[in-house]
Amino acid sequence: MKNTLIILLGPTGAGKTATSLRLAQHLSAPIISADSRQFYKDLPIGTAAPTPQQLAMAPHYMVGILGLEEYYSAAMFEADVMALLGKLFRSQSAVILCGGSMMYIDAVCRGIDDIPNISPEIRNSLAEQYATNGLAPMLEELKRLDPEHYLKVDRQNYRRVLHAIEVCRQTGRPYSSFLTFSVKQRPFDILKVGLSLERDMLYRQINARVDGMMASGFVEEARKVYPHRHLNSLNTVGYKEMFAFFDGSCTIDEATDKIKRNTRVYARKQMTWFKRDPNIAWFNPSRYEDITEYVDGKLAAATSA
RNA sequence: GGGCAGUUACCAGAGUGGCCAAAUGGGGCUGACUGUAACUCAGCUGACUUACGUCUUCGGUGGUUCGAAUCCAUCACUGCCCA
Repeated sequence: MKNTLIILLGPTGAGKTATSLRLAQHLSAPIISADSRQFYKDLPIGTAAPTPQQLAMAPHYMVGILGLEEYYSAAMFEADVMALLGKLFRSQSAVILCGGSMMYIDAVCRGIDDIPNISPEIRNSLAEQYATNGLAPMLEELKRLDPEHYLKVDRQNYRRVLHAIEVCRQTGRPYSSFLTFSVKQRPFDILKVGLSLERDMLYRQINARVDGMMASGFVEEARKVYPHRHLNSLNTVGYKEMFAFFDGSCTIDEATDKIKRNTRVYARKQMTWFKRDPNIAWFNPSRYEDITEYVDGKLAAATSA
């Protein structure tokens, strides 16, 4: 009998949390979050993290485990989740991975190449150089250090360019030499369940959710973390717009509208990513029975196999 | 009632005789993305067309001109100021 990791994914606002709880209770399965912002413990409202009541309904992992200043990455997520699954599958045959962070999900499902973490010194000095000199010298450096990757990268995307350079600088090897794109075999089955909605319905839910956040103290939450605004963990939809409001550059209503809009944009980007994955079985979250029927069927097949 | 300013694509807003289907920003759409990824980046966004291109636009109407979003007249509407 083979263990199964059920991946519950979909755009933000589609209803993953509610569905995950029902499914977890139905299967007596624990839930691992695959939401790269719900990992941070100081952002419960803005990231729509499961509430204490919801957390009590099933064992949860990876929710609220990080301080805002902590570094984390898709590769670390892969390692952490694989270790966690090793333990959980001793007593469970099904575990739910629930979230919308595309790259993190892929890191668990397919693996991610082994690239050393970048030291803060190298990262910071590179960021400084970029800030003062711009992208052009960076591209020159990349061309020199890793001509192969230079041809492939999106040269207008400074994040990608900088990351390649920092790997080169730190390791003394071309960034591209680390990339194999090989797909790791997992010792368990993976079942991808996607939640999707008609677009206008999804947009309505997103708007309602943002209004709900505002009503439940999001302004206070954002204000508390405002002093740390430069942290990557706060380079996040919702907080960014609030910070602009705190700066006085817009009204609270404008900030709220902007949050709604940017959340919708994020949801679209998630769908763009998910769409190219043919292994996702898509469901409307309102048809919960279809989901359990599908999952139960697959689990039964895995058990008898 | 008088004076001034204005009316441009979904919105805001440039353009003031040909290089204008019309800058730029926002919004919308599509997409890329193997490590800070809720990040970052790209393309498209009047209509028809695969495309070359063709056609219809810059408040309405009528003019001037080889040629108008751009000049003139007039009408309508909007804003500000004076009564």
